[in-house]
Amino acid sequence: MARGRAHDDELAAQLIDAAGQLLASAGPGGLAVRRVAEAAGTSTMAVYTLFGGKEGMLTSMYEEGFRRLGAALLAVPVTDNPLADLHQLGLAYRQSALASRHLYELMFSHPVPGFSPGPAGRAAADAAYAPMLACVTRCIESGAISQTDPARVALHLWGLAHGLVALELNGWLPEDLATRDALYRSCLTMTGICYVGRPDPDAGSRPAPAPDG
Amino acid sequence: MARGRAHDDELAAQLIDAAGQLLASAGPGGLAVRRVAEAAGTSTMAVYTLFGGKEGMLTSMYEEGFRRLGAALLAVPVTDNPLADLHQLGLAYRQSALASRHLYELMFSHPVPGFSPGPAGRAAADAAYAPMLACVTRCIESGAISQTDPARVALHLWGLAHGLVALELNGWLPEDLATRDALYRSCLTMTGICYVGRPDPDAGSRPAPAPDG
DNA sequence: AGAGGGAACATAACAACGTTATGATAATCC
DNA sequence: GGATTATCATAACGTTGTTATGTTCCCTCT
Repeated sequence: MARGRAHDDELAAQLIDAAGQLLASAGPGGLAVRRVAEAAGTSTMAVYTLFGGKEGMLTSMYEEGFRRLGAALLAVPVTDNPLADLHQLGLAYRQSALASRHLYELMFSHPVPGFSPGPAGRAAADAAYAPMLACVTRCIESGAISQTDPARVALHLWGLAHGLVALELNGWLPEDLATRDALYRSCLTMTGICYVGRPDPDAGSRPAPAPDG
Repeated sequence: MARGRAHDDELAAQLIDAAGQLLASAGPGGLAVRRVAEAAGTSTMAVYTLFGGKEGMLTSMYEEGFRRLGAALLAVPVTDNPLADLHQLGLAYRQSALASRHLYELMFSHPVPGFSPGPAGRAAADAAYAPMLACVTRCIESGAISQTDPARVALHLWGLAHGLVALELNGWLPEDLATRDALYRSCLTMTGICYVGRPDPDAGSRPAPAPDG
């Protein structure tokens, strides 16, 4: 049977690129399918044949966002000081989020009413999250921080980083960038401090951390 | 000059009530002006005369959200153990957010494209935030935690609480509620721990904390 | 090589949205 | 009590995401 014209990957790339620029310039409200198609030099139907609709296009942008975040975290060099590496990961997390803030909001906020990504997005997130988890594990293995469930510590750090970044992106933090910078650093430092040489408060009341689960 | 029919406060209350229910049931995407008006037994124009448009209606809901959050934090009893009070404030924060999650998203996320609240919303937020800041101040004054800028510590806690809550509301945390509960508690505890008897890492490199600024 | 088929894209229309005229109504001031 | 003025119902406008319809191109089979 005839297979017809193949998926135009180049056009797809142009579309999500145009969508990204439009998202950055006009915000989520200005991200209209017509405008995206127009900016890419095609018609709205391309969005539907290539992505299945606006939601599919958003999912692609969502995955692109996690690719960027994952690349930013992966770019943090691994030294023999895992605690310092963890701090750098935290800083890289914020930098990546601020650099493409609209994609970050698309990933962790709900800027578009009907949009919620499927399991594919979750997989992309896990991949981006991996360096964080690995670094915490290295911290524990090297004895830099006390014996605890790495996933819990990583989640603690993630929660703090995401919370501060989300507050910053929504304008809740001081206007001065340097002040926000120092604020973020000190919170990160303090949270790191609370794990060095401290016993796990949950030790004993929690099943043993499953290394492979 | 004749003043015409006065503002119908009861209808306004019915409208934001209906809007709240619709937001909870149909999510931000289903929050249409027509449906809100229909649910309140009026026409779309009431939204425009009473609130000036959808954005004004959202601002009212936004303020309602902060009223609830502020009430939840204010309901936490003040004991002679400010550190425990701080923990309770953290728990109350999450409980309030989970109880009216759509309002919380309206407050701290961007579920509706064009909506961003004005200075009135900021004032409501400050009022809700006050108990948190006061409790941190009590912690410092009583010597429960080391001498630091109260605003910075409060912001640290806020960032953590907001981050974890935001991750939870977006489905990034474990599915089991009890697990999420324990996770949140332990993160809160650890963050509290890192301030007891620790020197401020910024001490000396930062201007003296302005108590009235 | 040339006919057939199927997918990709262009055009145009649809339903629903926020918003804005326009008119009727009811309450207030002189 | 009449004039005025803001409130609300009705209906229309522009824009949104989406879908029907047609055209075009590429791939496959003979």
